[in-house]
Amino acid sequence: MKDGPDIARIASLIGDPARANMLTALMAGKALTASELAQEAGITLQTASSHLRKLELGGLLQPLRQGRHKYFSLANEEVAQTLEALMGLAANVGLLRTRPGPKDKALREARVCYNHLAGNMGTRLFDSLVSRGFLRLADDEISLTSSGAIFVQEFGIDLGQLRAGRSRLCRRCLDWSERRSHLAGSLGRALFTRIEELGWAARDRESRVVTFTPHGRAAFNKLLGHQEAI
Amino acid sequence: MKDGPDIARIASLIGDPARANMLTALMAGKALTASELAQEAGITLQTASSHLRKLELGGLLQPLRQGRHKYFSLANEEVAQTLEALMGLAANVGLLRTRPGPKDKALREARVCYNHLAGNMGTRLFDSLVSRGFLRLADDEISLTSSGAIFVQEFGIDLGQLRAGRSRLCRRCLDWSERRSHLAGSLGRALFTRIEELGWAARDRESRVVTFTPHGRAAFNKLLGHQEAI
DNA sequence: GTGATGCTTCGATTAGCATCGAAGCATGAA
DNA sequence: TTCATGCTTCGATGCTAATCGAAGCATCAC
Repeated sequence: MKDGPDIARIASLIGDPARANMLTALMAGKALTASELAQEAGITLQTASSHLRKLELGGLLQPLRQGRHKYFSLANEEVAQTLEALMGLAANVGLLRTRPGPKDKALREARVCYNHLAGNMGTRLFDSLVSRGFLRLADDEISLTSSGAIFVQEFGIDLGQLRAGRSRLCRRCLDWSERRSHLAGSLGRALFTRIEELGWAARDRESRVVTFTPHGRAAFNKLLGHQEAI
Repeated sequence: MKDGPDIARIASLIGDPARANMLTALMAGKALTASELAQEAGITLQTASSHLRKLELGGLLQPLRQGRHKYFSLANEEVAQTLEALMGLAANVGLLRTRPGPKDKALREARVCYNHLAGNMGTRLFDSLVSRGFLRLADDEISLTSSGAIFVQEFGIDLGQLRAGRSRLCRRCLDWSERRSHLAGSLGRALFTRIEELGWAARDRESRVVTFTPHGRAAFNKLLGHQEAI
């Protein structure tokens, strides 16, 4: 009864609506200031400050002071993955906060998840990389094969720089809407950044929705090696 | 801000200490009655009843009436996996409920996780099955290869019966102490049941700890194809 | 039937915590 | 320096929810 980690503490941290809203907002991957998070959660700055303090002490957020601003982001990918798992459960029970509307459909199609691509487009990307032998799966470790390295560099990604960073290159992240994996890790982030650079897709300003241009969608499909019928 | 699933509702369900204790107790995989869960959580039966109602409505528990008893178990494996993810986060931040003692060490070595084997022994089993080509990993789908099927049946498992059941044969489950996958799904449960049948290991009565006999440990290692030095 | 056991419902109490106004304290701009 | 902006701390308020006693309602044993 009293062995094992104390899940109640962190679950109750996530369990407050205001804090949950902040965390959800941070799932987009951008660091946000205390004021922005307060607005996101619909509370005053004082209240937000108190919440942020708790989240920080609980190890869920990583703060960064810059002048008189204080930026917050999720502490690490494990936090993001746990939040996705909770979203999966919530979606399962039908606890969607809004009626499934156009926004919801767009979210399921493509969204940003801690700076990498999620939703249908995300899992399709992952599947394609695996089936073409660019990613190898062994236990939880995902690794980039040599042919995968070539593919990625031809797509315009500086692999050396990624490998020099201290965060893991490849990770899997369970997608709550698709219920399968998509690619996370620094490579996942780099791929999505490159897709943005190429102008194939753009993030919505106020949500996690990612919108592909018609051309971008076609190019993306071609990249995956699919015959395309728009 | 208000798109996506409502994680606050379920997180707050898990976030109450009494409910978290009940859920943790149910991670052992056995169905428990309301009274047993009340005792597990250290609260009266009335209070427990109210909590259990909420967990049931929230889709986290699956009730089963039997006469004047009401048995509860976790609703599905997704719930168990989310709880493991939360345990991982909690352990990360150092939120262990007790000082790491002998019990904790035993938990990390081998424990039961929703009726399958977890901890160091669990991940070693998984690794061995994968590296010997008995399990194939493709995206999130894990499948048993034909050589794997032979291996499993030689171990004394009725594969036909498992396949007839409606729950998935193979699943991965992220281990909070090892931070890697072990095998879940009906096959994972069957393997552990068989290990119990053979007398290789036994569950602790009051915790999730699994204790291997010296002979059982040796046999287990031999099963994994390891040279054994006790 | 009677009594015992297991669970649920009701009602009252209590404690914890989210909330915000007001004041304090930095940082940056003029 | 003076003022504005962004965040934190303090204190008071109010609401929510956990808790348990007591009563109610099934089920089982006899």
